[in-house]
Amino acid sequence: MVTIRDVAGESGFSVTTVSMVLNDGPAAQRISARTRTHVWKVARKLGYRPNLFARSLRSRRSQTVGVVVFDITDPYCTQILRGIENHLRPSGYFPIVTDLQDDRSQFHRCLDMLLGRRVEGVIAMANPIYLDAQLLSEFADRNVPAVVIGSALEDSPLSSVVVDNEAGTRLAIQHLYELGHSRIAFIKGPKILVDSMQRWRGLETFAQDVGLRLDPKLVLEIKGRNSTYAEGCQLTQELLKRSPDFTALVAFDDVTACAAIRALTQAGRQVPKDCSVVGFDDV
Amino acid sequence: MVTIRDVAGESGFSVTTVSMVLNDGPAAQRISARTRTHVWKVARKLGYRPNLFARSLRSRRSQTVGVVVFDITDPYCTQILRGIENHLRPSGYFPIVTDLQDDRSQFHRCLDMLLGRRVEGVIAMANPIYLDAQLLSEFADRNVPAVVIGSALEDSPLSSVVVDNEAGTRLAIQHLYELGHSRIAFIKGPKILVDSMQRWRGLETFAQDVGLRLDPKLVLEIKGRNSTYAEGCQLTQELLKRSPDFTALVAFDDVTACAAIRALTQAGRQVPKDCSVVGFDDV
DNA sequence: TTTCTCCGGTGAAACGATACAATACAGGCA
DNA sequence: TGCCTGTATTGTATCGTTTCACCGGAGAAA
Repeated sequence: MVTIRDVAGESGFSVTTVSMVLNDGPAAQRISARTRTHVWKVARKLGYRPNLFARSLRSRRSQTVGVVVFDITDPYCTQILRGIENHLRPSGYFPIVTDLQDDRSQFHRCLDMLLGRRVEGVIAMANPIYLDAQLLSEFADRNVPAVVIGSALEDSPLSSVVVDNEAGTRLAIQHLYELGHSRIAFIKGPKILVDSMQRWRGLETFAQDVGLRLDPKLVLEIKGRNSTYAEGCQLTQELLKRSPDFTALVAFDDVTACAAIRALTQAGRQVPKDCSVVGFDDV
Repeated sequence: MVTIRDVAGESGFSVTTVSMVLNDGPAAQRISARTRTHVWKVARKLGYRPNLFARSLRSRRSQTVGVVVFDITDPYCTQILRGIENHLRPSGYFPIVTDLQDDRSQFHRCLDMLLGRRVEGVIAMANPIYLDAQLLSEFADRNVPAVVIGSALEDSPLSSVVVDNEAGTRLAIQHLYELGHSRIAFIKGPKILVDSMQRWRGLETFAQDVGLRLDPKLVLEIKGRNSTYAEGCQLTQELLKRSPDFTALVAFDDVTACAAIRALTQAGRQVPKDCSVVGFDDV
């Protein structure tokens, strides 16, 4: 491997000069243009690549950000991953990705990885089931900023980026209301998810605000820990059985909404002609 | 950050001893058990994490493998990625992932990244449209083994892992043949893909071997560069128009197969009752 | 002439680990 | 006592960079 020393020797300038030139930072301005082009030419000729280990070791900047995803095979994660990478690139940073593989017990290992690689920041993408605020605080202790995407951690000073669930469902029901729907069915999310509660609150408060009555017969709830296509179908069928006169349905999320559309179609209803359906998640 | 020096100072042993103990390799066996447990205790107490930059710089081993994916948001890539990570872990290696973002011009940048990070090997996941054998050979020049997943590069000594297209389609048509089908329709892949040709050859040679006649009227080809759902539908409709008596259909890939199922269903045929459909890709 | 101030560039000390050769020491043996 | 051997441990050079203080010389100001 060709080192900066080789470039220095071959070009006739000192290691320091070569370093300044090749880093192309403000310091490079102190070097004459002639020297700069010459050094670049030699570096290119020799095929020089800076050794990032040496660089990071000395400069104490790793130029990397750690990203923890809960499941790399989940398109939700990879979409965000791409966004992260694209935002990082212009400033020369690079994401180091670790995958929880949908297994909470891996969290420690993942963070260890990132700690050893001296990441300058951490983005954790996970629902609270996977996160461990105490482990994350290890980063804070070392002055490494950490941020959570997806859900706010309770009892933690960590910043997080979350969906405004309440505003989202408010928009949904408002839209249906303005279209003239009054018999609206609902499939609430699993009780254990904070999102379920928040999304439901948006619906409820809007209904109150405009004086819309929510018929309890038209409200069902997902029993499992997660929304599933199967349960979405089943709950929709149950709604049709209970009170088939609804003209719109608000589902907890898009998986459930897709399932609902299927169940409605199978029951002979056309969507959206006979029944409007709204989901949540932008899938 | 606490360094190995701190652990050495606190424990009363030398840096070398601490290093040997903490690496827990064969060299650690030369250290007495008492010393070992003591060093470990101190390291744990101080919260010591080895600096991977320093380690890699000195040992000239990065313990990483570079992975180039053509599109991180593609489930195909992430599934393989997970497999790679799981195979790497037991030996202490870690994948450094770079994303081509479906854009060939990024290839150079991605490889640069990996070169600078001194990966000990490279796995490139991409179709030949994205790969540049010459760029990849830069790794070979530096004694970094490189492997391609997905398609063999022509004129390149690089090893690759590929699907046995011919055997695959052979299996498909054989299955249909043994079920008694004789009027079988085909949708061939785009001409520009090597896979298309190979998959077609598997079908053709099997037909020849058993004396099955392939009616040219029942063979259509995808015109675009890639298979698309839309074109799959359209070609299936065309087949139905040309000669509606076929009882089975072999599609180039699963996207096309899904589209075919849709088109057949819309045309009033039941799958697989009225018409069997085979795809390719295990989607 | 002397002193200052830039300009363009240099030398050597880190950074935190590993590798390698070297050493201290206890015990065995003559 | 002196020598040898093997075990447990250590000192120091080194990996390839960046950082920081410094330096020679040319021109300007005193």
